[in-house]
Amino acid sequence: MHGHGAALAFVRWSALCTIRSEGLNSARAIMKTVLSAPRRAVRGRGEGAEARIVRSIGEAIADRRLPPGTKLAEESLAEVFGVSRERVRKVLLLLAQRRVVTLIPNRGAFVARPTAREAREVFEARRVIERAVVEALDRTPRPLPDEMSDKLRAHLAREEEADRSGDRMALIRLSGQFHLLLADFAGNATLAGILADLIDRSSLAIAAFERRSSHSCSATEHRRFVAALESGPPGEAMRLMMEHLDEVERQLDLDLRPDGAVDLKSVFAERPADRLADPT
Amino acid sequence: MHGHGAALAFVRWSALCTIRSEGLNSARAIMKTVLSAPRRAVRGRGEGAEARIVRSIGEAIADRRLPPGTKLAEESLAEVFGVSRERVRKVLLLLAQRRVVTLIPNRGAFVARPTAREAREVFEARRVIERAVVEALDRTPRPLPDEMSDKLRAHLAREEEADRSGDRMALIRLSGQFHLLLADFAGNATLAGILADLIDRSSLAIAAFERRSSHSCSATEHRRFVAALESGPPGEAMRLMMEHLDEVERQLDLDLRPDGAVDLKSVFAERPADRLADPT
DNA sequence: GCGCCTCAGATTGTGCACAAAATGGAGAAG
DNA sequence: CTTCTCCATTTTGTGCACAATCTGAGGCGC
Repeated sequence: MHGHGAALAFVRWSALCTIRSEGLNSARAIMKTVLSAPRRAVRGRGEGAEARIVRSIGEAIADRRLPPGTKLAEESLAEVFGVSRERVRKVLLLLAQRRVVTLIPNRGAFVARPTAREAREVFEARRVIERAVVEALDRTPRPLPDEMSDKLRAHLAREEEADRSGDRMALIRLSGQFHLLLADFAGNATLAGILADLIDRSSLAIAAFERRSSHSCSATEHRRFVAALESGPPGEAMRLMMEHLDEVERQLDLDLRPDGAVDLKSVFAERPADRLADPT
Repeated sequence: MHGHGAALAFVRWSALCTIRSEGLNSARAIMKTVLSAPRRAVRGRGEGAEARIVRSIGEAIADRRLPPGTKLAEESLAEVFGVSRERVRKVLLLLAQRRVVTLIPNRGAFVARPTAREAREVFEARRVIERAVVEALDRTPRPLPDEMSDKLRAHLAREEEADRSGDRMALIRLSGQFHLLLADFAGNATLAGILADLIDRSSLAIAAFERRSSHSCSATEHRRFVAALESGPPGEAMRLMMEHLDEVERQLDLDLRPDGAVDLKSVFAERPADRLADPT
């Protein structure tokens, strides 16, 4: 969640922190702004503080350090990040807007607990967008540009390193970053931004519905995909990507309710057999 | 913008205003909540005030009553809507997150002024998502369910009524609502929510880049699409939808800068000929 | 014992006041 | 006449205090 590389994460923040130098209409003001650039060295304050906190909380949620349903108390967060409570409040509002956090009036903020339906919808939406991404990538002439190829290889290397060293959190983060990297290559920042949100929500869905057992290796599937993209037959990369997304979704147990949200009524619903066995 | 029908607009708000009755764990509290339901009769206050203001401003932007670049002063808005400045502040933050409004630190909020690139990206993203929507619709067995068919016809009637009576603002709003209605039928609320945002941003792009002349009738194209969906050959509906989106985008002049953002340097850049003519 | 009510403590929500910064105009220098 | 500087005003940003609400425990009546 966030933290899919600083450059990529920035995409989402440009909406909030748009600073147009064209907006400052006097040379004096520009000078002032430029000169005061290195101000705000104090951690926990300044312009970028909110972005930092959003990223921080986002990563914690994606890494499962903050599982779905966790209460996010304003005072605690304010203390942890060394900022005022209002700032935390603003951050929580932003995270809620992105459906990573659920705000309940007068009760506070909680790490979102997606429903099974929502989880399915998020994966469906990802398939829709990533299909377009791969189509765009497939249209670029082979061999792929060096920059693209290099970045992909470098990324795969990092994924495999994380896999070997058993760093599960890093692997999760890198896995999301891989898909975002592809979207970035496709050249549509708007679509990439939308996908970034969906990837965050996928992480949440996985956290909520992951099966205790199985976990196939994303790194392997990613490597196969890159190989197909670079020199596979037409359509092969697309097939692999769609299979990959299906595979990730298939590893979820979407019939099980997320933790703690079991519906007591349905669990203890009287079945016909119960009625017959009733001693009255 | 918003106001694509109350039911549809609600989709986006559920993120912020999620109230789970399951969260209230005592019968007493539930009673209290239920009994105090009709409280807050005062306009401009209460739980839904922010949703109302967001919708209101959103509609104004989509209807072009607030053209791109318009300053949205906090105090003025607070006065207009009869709420405190902080509430307006929160609303502006939400609109900024959706890229309908641009926040410039220490300068305030402005109706967003999309770049040509962003406009192109938004339309591309719409094509990606709406392609998936139409694919889903195309998979439903013909004839279409009565409910769907009825709603589509009713909507077309309203569009044509607006067209006949020359109510341009209503036509714009209905046009966006049509696409949202289709997304709704496709059954993926997540995708529909994303599309809702993209439609809002399309309105903004149109406001910024619309050519003075031409304006083909969306109502006609929508009617043709519905006809193809109901009883056209396979793929015909998809073709019409893609053409429709292309047509809307083609009516924009994406080579022209949006109002007031002309780059003086490039306008008055000295060309080689100027240098030769220089009297020095 | 069970359920309900009440009340203290903790947490969230909101208005207000003040600080920080930009705007626009008047005035002086070139 | 233009351009730079300074200052008053307006507008935005932020912390703080208090109000509203929820939580959980204890006491009371049934």
